[in-house]
Amino acid sequence: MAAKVRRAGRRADALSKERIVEAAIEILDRDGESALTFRALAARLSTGSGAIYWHVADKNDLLDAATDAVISRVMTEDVGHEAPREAIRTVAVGVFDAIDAHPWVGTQLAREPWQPAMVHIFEGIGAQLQALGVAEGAQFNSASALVSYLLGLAAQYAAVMQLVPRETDRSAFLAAIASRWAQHDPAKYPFVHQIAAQLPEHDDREQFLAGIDLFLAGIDAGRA
Amino acid sequence: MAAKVRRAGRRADALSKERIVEAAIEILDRDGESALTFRALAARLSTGSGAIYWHVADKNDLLDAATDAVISRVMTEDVGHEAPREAIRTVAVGVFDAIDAHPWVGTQLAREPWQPAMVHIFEGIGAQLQALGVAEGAQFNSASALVSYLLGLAAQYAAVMQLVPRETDRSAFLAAIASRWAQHDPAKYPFVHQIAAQLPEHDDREQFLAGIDLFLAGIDAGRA
DNA sequence: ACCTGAACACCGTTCAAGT
DNA sequence: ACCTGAACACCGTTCAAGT
Repeated sequence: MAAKVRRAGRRADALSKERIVEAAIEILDRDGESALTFRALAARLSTGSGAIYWHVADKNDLLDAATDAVISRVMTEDVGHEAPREAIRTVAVGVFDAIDAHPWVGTQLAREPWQPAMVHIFEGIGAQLQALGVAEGAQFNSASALVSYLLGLAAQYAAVMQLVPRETDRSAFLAAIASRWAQHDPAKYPFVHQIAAQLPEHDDREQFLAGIDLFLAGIDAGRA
Repeated sequence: MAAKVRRAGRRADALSKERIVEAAIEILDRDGESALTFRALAARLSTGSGAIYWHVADKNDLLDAATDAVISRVMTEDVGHEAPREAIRTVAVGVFDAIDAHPWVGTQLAREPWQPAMVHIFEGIGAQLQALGVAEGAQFNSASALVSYLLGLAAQYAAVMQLVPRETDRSAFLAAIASRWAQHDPAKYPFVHQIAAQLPEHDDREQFLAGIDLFLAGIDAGRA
């Protein structure tokens, strides 16, 4: 844990926070959250496990940096040419797709709301709310609600993805949950019964966008 | 890990899943998520750490059971006499307050969307959406959106609570985040700057309800 | 300044052995 | 049937020692 001074003439394969974060992302993507250990990371970088601590404060710092690397890439997409409503959907879908590609990002975003990646998400959503003409006093609440929704679904989606990575396993897994939910007393849990039937074949992405639209409709209603 | 057969004549202080879960909740509430270890639990119950595995499959099973115990208590509140809109707010606030009292519940709900506690939440929200007259085809999407929002905010709130338990520390903590957010370039992050100012003194519970109302307004708009 | 790798203080989980 | 507690296979993190 020390500030790193950058200088010219370093070896090409020298350790750096960027190289560590990059390696961490590869491990997380290929083998999941539980596979990211300092030992595995050190082995992959052909170094000692203690060396990593020179560039990274601790595991949390590493996960924050990895999450920020993924999210800031998404948030550099230019949405300036789109209408605010479409731009919000684009930003939201961008985050959704990033979590689809990197499930661990969903877990991490929900776990640390104050991390750097959140700044990008808040700015991306908030700027469009301003463009949409939401009253200044309502902007914080609206942005917060949208971001909470985004993260809540992200965390749940990531949790399922983490257990069953492939598309085919996924619907089988959801079918298993559905049949467990369907075992509850239909008299006491009529609604759970009803959605259990729809659970295995529902489209997550479509449902996600439906939620965004519900929000936008609510915001619209507030302005009228 | 075995089915437990209940019989009469057991000693009053005999181990049971209920007693284990109760002790786990007490540890989680008093000392936080990281304090719940099988060793600490065994010490508190004056038993061996291995004994717990006779009643509980693993740590995940224990956390699911603890979460379900807290949530099912909230969900037994009778909202039958309230109008659907008020009933939804009551249910949502009930979950919010439960997480306020037991921050670890927020973390756990977001981490395992298929756990038993979610069945109660879905039923509580869904039943009221039906009463509200939401079209059957839209009920799953609407309930899912509301639950996602609920869990997203819950996870974030729990994350902050977990770090700074007391009310006074909390606003100091938020002020620290706000000042970090305010250090970003105002030209590139105007919205983040704006909400940073509001962050320390905003009321989480009020903001939470504002988000629920946004949803309800969106649902209303969809029915018109 | 940066890297090494053994050592420390933990974990969850298992399992032979007890009652 | 239920409980004990040592043992196993891990963790994140530290730190004296190297270059």
